[in-house]
Amino acid sequence: MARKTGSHSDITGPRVRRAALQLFARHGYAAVSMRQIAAEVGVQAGALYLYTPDKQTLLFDLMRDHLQDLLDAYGGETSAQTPVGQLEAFCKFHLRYHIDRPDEVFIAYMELRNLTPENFAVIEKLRHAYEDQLEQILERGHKSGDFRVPDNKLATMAIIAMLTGVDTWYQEGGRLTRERVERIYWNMVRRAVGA
Amino acid sequence: MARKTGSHSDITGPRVRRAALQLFARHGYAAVSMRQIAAEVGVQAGALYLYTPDKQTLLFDLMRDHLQDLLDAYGGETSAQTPVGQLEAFCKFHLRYHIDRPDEVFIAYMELRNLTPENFAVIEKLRHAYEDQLEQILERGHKSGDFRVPDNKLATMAIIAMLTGVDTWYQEGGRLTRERVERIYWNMVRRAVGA
DNA sequence: GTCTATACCTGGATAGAC
DNA sequence: GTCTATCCAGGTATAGAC
Repeated sequence: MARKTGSHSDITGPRVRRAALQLFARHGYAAVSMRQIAAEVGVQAGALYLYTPDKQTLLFDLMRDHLQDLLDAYGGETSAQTPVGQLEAFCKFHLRYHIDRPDEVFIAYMELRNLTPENFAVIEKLRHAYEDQLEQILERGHKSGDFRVPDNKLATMAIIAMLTGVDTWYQEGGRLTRERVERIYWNMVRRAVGA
Repeated sequence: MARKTGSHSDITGPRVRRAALQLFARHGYAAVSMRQIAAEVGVQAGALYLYTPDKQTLLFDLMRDHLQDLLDAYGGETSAQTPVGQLEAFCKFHLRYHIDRPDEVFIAYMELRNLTPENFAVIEKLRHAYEDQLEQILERGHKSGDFRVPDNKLATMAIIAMLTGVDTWYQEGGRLTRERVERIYWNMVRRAVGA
């Protein structure tokens, strides 16, 4: 992407998205004004429209990029052979990824209702693709006899909800280390599926 | 429905709260206008201020009433003697209660950031009081040797997140009956805590 | 108790100077 | 690329007629 000399767009663009991310996560999309975002970046409101056509697209891009990154990151990690190993890898990956990106996770879940129908459809497809990864692990474990779960779809939703909930309470440097958190959650999941 | 003249304050008040509940749940507090609420009720915007001093109080009352009802309803149900029985009762109560009130649950979780600091403190106290009920069950089961959980606080958050997640997917008349949903979740929780 | 009307503010977005 | 100025739609809340 060639730009004119003196252009700051390669710096300001990411800064706009970062400010929007933090403000949306803290106060909610509908409660945040373009003026607030501009103030956070240190530019005037009008300048934001050099980097996004409108506020809705700003939200959509944040959510889409987050979910795409999530899928890409998980895709690059699959190596375990057994269903139990794959489930353990999924759980620990999910926890790590979500602990590291609380703002992105929060927005991707909370702001679904503020998307236009077309944008919503795109995001839901990405979210579903990620959930399918877990469901397929559970199905493989079911067939192999490693897991004892009466309903794979319900278990998928239950496990993801349980793991994602880590963002509601975990604090870096708190009572529990990340490794301990990962191990405790994994043990609960492992037993929950009867492995 | 033809609206007659005369006093309706005893019926309009609840209708205002109900409309606000549904609209807040669907679109979010910040995205809903007093004019929309009024239109849903069938009155003019100005008339809303006969039933609430302002929009913030409307939100706060919805959240406080929901959490207070939750605590009261659970308090009236405790009868099981053993930790396992108490945990089963808690899980099934929680699922039933949350399946029946998806809008209230959604708001009580999603709109925390739109409360004033004073109101937030009140709501957080109520929420914490409910979480403590589960934590105490886990502690009793830990002492009695019925449960094998390495961290009661983490397990409390994990179980509540897992169960509350039912609202993100469950549909009345869908593939699974309520009884089946309750049983499957309960089995996952029971195994997760090593009972 | 509810209406109409309105005060007053802030929102998203654009135009044009520099 | 950013700023200032501005348009106009829509927000919360209030006043006063009925």
